[in-house]
Amino acid sequence: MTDVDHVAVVPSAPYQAVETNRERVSRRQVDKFAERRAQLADAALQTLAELGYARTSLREIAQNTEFSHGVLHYYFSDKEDLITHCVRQYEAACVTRYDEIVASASSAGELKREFSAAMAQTLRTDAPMHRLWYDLRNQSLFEESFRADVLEIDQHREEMIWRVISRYASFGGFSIALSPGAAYAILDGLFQQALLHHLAGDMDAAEVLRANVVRVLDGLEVRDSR
Amino acid sequence: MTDVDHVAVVPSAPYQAVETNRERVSRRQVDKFAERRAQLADAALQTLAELGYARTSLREIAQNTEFSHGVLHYYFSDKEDLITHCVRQYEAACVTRYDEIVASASSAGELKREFSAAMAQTLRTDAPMHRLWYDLRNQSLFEESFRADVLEIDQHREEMIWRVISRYASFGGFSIALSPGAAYAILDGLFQQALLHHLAGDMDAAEVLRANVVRVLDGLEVRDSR
DNA sequence: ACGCGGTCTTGACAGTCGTCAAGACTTTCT
DNA sequence: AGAAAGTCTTGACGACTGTCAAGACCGCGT
Repeated sequence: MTDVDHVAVVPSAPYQAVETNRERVSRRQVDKFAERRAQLADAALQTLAELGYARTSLREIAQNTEFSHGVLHYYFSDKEDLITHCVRQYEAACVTRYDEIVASASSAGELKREFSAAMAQTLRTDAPMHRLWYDLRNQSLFEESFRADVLEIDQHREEMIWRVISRYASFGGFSIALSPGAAYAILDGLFQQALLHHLAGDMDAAEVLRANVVRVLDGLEVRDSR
Repeated sequence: MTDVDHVAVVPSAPYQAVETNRERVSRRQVDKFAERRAQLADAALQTLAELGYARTSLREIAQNTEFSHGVLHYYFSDKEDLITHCVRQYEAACVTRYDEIVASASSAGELKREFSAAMAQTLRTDAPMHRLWYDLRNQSLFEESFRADVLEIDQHREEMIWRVISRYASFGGFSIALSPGAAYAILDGLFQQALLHHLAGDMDAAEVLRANVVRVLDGLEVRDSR
């Protein structure tokens, strides 16, 4: 799969996949190729997180690297190809964020405390990257190109949240009245609002977020006593 | 105030506010001016809702009118000025959307039913305009220019939601455990998720949204029985 | 009927964008 | 060492953007 991408991107090296002699060599080259791709995609991610989708140009991205702007078309066929790659790279760093908390917590109260604190901490330290995520998700409301990737990442985020919530419920010995989708949408709404206020200079936004998450989790807990 | 704007925008007509003789005349002209401004801003809103902020140009907006692209700089000093005016115009149509339901409902159950149904209906009929709202709100995460207006509109939306929620609580005879901000963020998160799925072709998105809103309102109701 | 001021069109400007071809440089293989 | 393949730079292209000046058009008041 990586071979196919490589060949498709570099028409000056149209070697066939049937080559068995220099297999080791091309493998190494593919690794180098993929490595630089990731490096450039990372620089693109930083630029996008700083300027937003609407204002990020390929030249601007290249200025955040040690290379010139032309190199981007050597490693990516297209601007859309680059951004798609960025989105996928973002997912990897994002979608297992709270899993260690789930693994290490030993009670409902501890999970609630640590999860809400972790969300607040994420807001404080990763606000630019998350505003980019919301920006790209919004782009997918207008153009179809990113939509499949966005939906897939959103699904993974939902599952991540559900791992937290269902673990929390099993600790507390109750079931959840909300669907995984609804639980994710609620927490995501809280985070997005906190992000807006945080970036607008509200210093209390993270703490308010933490308190709201705790209150929502408390609300889930009560639901089962009907 | 409108006079000041008019003069600021049209340097070829720098008449003073001290004019008392043709007061009636200039008043009429100001009305015409404001009327056309609103008409152009409306066309801009339609274009923005269709293409999104990143892809909307002044020439594209003008093509949705009977005029040429130059007229936009006659009525608006600047692209930012135009979009700011669009945002304000959007607010007027949006921020009192559910107030008549609040006024006409006569029980908690009726309010819950009608409000959730109205949100689902909004999703079905006004999806493009709402994706624009989310787009512009996201832009304000990157550039400061719209931020004040966005925060103001968000505040008004929060108050609108709170009018629904507090009315619902007073009908049911209980208090609400969530702050107005949290309640708004939760419902907004649900709507945004539904919007994404709706625009991605999920025909059930509106119905799922309705059910989720009902479930959230039910959750609020239970909270007070602790 | 004439002139004037508000309204609108036209065409151009400087800048930026994504894209790509041509070639220079670097690394690797024989 | 020489050749070949991979990597990167440079500079240009056409298209598109926001902006604005010059002037045409039109309706109104006198």
